[in-house]
Amino acid sequence: MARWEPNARGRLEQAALELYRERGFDTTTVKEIAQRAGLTERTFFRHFADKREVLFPHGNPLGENLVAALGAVPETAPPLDAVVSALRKASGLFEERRELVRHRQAVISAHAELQERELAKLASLSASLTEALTARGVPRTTAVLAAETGMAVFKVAFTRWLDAHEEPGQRAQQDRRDLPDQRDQPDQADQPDQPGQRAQPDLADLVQETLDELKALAAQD
Amino acid sequence: MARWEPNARGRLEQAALELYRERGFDTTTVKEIAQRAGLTERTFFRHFADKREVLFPHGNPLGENLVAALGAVPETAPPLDAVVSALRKASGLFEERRELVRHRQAVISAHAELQERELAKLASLSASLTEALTARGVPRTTAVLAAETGMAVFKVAFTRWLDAHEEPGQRAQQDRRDLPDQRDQPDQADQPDQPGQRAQPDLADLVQETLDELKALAAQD
DNA sequence: CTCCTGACGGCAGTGACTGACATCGCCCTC
DNA sequence: GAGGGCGATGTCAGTCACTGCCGTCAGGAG
Repeated sequence: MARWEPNARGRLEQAALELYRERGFDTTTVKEIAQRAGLTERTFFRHFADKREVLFPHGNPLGENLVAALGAVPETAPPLDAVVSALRKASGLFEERRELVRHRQAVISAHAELQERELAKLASLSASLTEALTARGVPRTTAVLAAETGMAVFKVAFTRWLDAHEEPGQRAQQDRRDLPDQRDQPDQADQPDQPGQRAQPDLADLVQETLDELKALAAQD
Repeated sequence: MARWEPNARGRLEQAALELYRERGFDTTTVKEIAQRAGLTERTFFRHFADKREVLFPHGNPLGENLVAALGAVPETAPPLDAVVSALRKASGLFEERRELVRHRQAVISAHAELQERELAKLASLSASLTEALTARGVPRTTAVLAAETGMAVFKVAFTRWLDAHEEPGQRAQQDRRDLPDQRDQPDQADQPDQPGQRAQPDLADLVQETLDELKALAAQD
């Protein structure tokens, strides 16, 4: 018989997300998280650098996925398009665990300290993309701009995606000004879950739409 | 006679920057900062929310400056150009205190926790710009993209500016891949401080150059 | 069987940050 | 000009994030 239950890390992650949702990030202590996971505080800090890190995936899987996806894009593609293409491919990681992502994001957007960490993670992604682009021969400044711009596009698309998949009870007072007319794109296969309700788009589609808006913006003069 | 020396906040800021430079961010305690400023630890935390905040200007002066500068840009200007124009005007805030900015930035770029805070500040700037743009009638998504893209441009330009004004002793092993040919723009009034040394460009000029690169990038397909 | 390693517990310590209360020059009012 | 409120600071105690060090013990290698 094993001396300890397996998957200590996963138990800590789950306990943390639960507690952060139940009682808020700052009012739950690491000790409580560890106890719910059947472990000690000391062990928590062996698995995670700090109290925030437990909310973020380990080992930068998204970054690796992005770099891999970028490798599959033809070298002839313009940098920004290549980045967005990689972003679209990687968006499956979000679609798969939609509920988990939504819960996680709800906690993060409720606490400034967590938003800081999130921004750092996104910056790290941007850096990964920049490296991958320079490895393709893209000049450094161009690579930085393409990566940063791509991330900006993704942020906007991700926000829209979350909005579109909100809890039904919470979607009333939402600020809709950031969803301009996009009725001129009836090409996506809408499959409304419930009649009379707004379509729930793919993240990948939203990324593409947002990129198109950006291009129009940049060409505007 | 006053009961306390004036400008406690300023003394704390200076003491903190000095100590962070002398001994590093994580090895200096708040108590030490307060002592050097002739105050107590408790007073430090009355002026600053935490140990990092002491490095960042109070009250978002840059944000207000940007919003004001944006107000002076004609409403007819395209959003991204308006943002970049505001950025260029606000860049005087950096030129004025070049040394302070460089010292501050050197400390920040040496510690991940400080970089997180910096990213949060930049995100706040981006949000201010977004608000100002929507107040001008720009659709929200467009505003977000223009603001984020503008900030990306500024980040790149700022990095270049810092590189160009580095300490002479430190500029040897620098990575120069991010400085592609820009010799085709001899229109700025170069005033080399020392003959034989590389020209030291204005931040505003670098912002403009970087924007031009971005536009070329976005138009690339 | 023995040794070693890996994953955890226990414990003490440091330092960031907070809440409650005291102090005392300054300024306003009567 | 005496009294009182205000504002900036000091003092003290306390919580909690995070770390270093050492002990424990199952399982695998030899």
